[in-house]
Amino acid sequence: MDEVLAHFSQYIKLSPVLTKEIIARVKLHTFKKGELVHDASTICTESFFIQKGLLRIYFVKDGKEITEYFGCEGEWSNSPRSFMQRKIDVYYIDAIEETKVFRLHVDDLVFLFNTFPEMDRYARLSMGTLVGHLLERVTSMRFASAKEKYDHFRSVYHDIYHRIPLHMIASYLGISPETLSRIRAEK
Amino acid sequence: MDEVLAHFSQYIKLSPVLTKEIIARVKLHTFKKGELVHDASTICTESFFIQKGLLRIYFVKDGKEITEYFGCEGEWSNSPRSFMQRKIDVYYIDAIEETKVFRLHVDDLVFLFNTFPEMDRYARLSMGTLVGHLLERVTSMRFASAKEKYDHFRSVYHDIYHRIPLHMIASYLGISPETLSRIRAEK
DNA sequence: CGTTAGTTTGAGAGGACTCAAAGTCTGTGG
DNA sequence: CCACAGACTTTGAGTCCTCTCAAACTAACG
Repeated sequence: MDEVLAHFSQYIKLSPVLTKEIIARVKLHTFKKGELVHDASTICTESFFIQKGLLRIYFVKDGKEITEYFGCEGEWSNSPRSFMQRKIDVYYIDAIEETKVFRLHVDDLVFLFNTFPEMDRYARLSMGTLVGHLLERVTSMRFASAKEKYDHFRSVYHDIYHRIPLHMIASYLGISPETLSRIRAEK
Repeated sequence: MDEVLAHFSQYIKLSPVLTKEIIARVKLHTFKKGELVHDASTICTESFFIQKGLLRIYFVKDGKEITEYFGCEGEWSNSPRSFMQRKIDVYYIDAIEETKVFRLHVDDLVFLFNTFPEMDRYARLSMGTLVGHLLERVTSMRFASAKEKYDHFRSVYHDIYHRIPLHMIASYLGISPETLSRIRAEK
């Protein structure tokens, strides 16, 4: 449970009451490698904080699985629009490797938001870092060659990129698996 | 001043005190067409809420101006990392056309955050929509052809795209101005 | 140990880029 | 009010990167 609390502590000071409520509402769970964590045909009512492992958030386009992003240790993963707005969205989530998560139901999160004003501050600050990542990703997508995109990816995910299958990285970067294979070959 | 208050009201209920404090801290200003709103060599200490007009947030790469995003009516514009973290960043801002803005100093914003807990909620909710836009942009950048990018751009910015010079749109989409010109020609 | 998913390698096609030059628009000064 | 300079857009030609299609190879899992 320490990891979740440490995560919140990065942004706000956790009062004993809030700490207790978080602990009471967050549940440990383990997904096996390849197991489906969230099905796009349902509303995503839970958010998953990854304690150990890797998740993949992806959608299907023209019969192919396109990775939207990778869920890493120490971060929350969910189907964003589905989770926030309680509606169906296109994203599936599965486990790239065996993954231990803390799951938090959206109702519990809403309770925390409504009961503890400091939770809004937590959300504001943590979303700030997320926005930063997204801005950087947009920039790196626009003018970079396939090789530059891959180099950028390795620098951002340098401690986990070797645990991710090639074709998932390729679709994340928006390049074909063949091209990525060739880029890797010439080094 | 109505536009700013209406903007906040989209997300939170404005108490009379908060309303008064916002009004007291926000200042109207007009930028002429082409005028520099923010210089990348300085720290961005103000955020600009656009009442009427259009801003361009851009950076310079290899001697070329690359548009990062367009500031539209009813939205805040600033150099995000510079404004949030009070450090130098690469972005310039200028006015695409004559633009009326409400300017808010970062110190005043911090005061509002520290004094009114509901401001954290406002930030959380408004950043949620921003994250949604960014996610959609990342998706549309990855697999779209130049034409598809432009079509997507027109659908998102359909009420303002005709007010923006071609070369700014091209750099925003990450395509060359020549290519964009050819896309427009064949219709 | 076989079947299937994933990766590599090859060949050919096409979209978008760059460089270059001509054409058009805009606003400023005579 | 017109003329001209500079900025922006259009058009053309040639090149290259990345894609697609195909087939061989390799790894993983039951």
